[in-house]
Amino acid sequence: MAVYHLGHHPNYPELFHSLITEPPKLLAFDTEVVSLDNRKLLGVGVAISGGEGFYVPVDEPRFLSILALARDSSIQKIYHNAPFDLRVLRPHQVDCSNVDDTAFMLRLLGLPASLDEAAISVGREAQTAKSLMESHKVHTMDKLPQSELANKCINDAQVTYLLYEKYKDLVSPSYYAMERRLIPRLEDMSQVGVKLDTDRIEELYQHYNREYAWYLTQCQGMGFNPGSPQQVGYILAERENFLPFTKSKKQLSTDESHLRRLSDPVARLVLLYRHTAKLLNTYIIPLRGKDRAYTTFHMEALTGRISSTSAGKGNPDRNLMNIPKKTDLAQAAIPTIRSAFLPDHNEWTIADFSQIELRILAYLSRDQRMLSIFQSPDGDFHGVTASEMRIPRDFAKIFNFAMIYGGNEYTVATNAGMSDVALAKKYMLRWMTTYPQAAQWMMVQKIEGIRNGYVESLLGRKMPIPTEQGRAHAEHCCINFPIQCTAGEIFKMAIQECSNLADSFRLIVHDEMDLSGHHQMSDALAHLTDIYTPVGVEYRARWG
DNA sequence: AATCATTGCCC
DNA sequence: GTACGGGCAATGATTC
Repeated sequence: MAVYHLGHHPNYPELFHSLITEPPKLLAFDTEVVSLDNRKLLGVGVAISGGEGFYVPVDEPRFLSILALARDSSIQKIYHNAPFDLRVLRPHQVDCSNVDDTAFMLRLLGLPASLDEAAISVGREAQTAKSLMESHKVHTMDKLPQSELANKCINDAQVTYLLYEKYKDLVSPSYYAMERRLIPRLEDMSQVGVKLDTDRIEELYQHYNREYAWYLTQCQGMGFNPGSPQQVGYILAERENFLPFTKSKKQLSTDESHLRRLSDPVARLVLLYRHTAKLLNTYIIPLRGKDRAYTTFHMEALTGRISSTSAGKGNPDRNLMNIPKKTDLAQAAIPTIRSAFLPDHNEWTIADFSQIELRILAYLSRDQRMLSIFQSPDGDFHGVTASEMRIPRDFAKIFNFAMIYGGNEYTVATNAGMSDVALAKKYMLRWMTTYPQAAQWMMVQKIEGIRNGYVESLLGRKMPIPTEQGRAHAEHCCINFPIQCTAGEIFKMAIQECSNLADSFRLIVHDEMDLSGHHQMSDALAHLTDIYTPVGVEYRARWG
């Protein structure tokens, strides 16, 4: 068992000793785990500079000395993708308040954030875990020769150190500071979790399990597995139902929108099965018998939005940003899954930025009519759009969102339940005359975004436009990215604005903050930027 | 065992 | 006949 060294220092035991006894103010860290699915910690690497560093396996006695460095809040610790490493290191109670993240820096400059790609910009090479495992013909990192693992880990930490030196002065200080301060907020929230109503989840389980078993038995009696789209397509075609082929032309489309149109009771049966299977397998069973629900919050999205993941298999974390709002349209008597999420105090404070994306579109495009609607304190944007366009409010809502996402007449027609595609197109043109500056902004976004290869948000985050998925997709990204990113920026500022309530934060869901207990939300949230972003606040005993 | 394909939940 | 942006994850089918 040993401490591994990578560098040119002639007397590395002495260097290690001085690292421990007189630690520098700035260190770069990297962790190694078994695999993405099994995030058992194998060891930690630390770089003192771009050229010197050490790796210590977890079972080496001196691992404690390395931990002491990671725990020391007076040391500035650089990670590449800090939320990942901090999740792995969570059981060791490392400090996450004085943490820098070089992946954040690269992302907000619009540069590739993967370490192997970024390494080139500092004249180094970093091998991906995948390629290293392939070259050694192993499937998990613990099967690598330990010296190989150590070298990779130290090298990654050194590259991280170099990336920090290179990019720290290139990023916008205020923007980067905002993201940096989120690291401990997200880690704290991930760690605390949300209280669950165990009894209610058990009730849900009993109810849906009975339904599920019944639907499954019926399908099996007919000789097919309702969980297999292939078999569902086959049996429905056999019963003389018409279904189109999927994109890949390999099987028939059996998604909800298609099956709903069929009058065949088997189609209905499959939909009922899928609904119960989804609720059970994805939400109810994983939470059954648990006192709390946990997640890991990330900031790796293209647009800088926060996302929620399970962070690998075999840990209790799960995505808490996609918990269903409704359980069953027909049976209102069945409680929702969200209602099993409880505050630790007597009630929830649920704060939600209302229609923030449309407000951002209005601001970015300076559309006069949109702005004037949003200026009035309780202006109903969808309602006004409806009357301006002389269409029902539900239609107006669909059009408004389709414009943000870059929808075309076909998708709009589908969403609105309109059979007349030409009419949908006519309404889209009417939307563009109703909000002419918004329409013009979208056009300019497309042209400039495609020409530059990237678009920018309100606060100046650069987002590369993806090219692999075709021109139409790229154009939609040119419109949607700045809107979605700016919404994320305002939301991240909001978390910061509420730092006095940090201990009460339990969940965040894109434009909603859920706090345990009764809290007054700051009026400043409506004016975090030049965009007026009012917040609706509700107090409830249960979530959802 | 890994990857693709399909489906579906959230904003 | 016609691609609506961003996430995460479960399942089955296919491939290695």
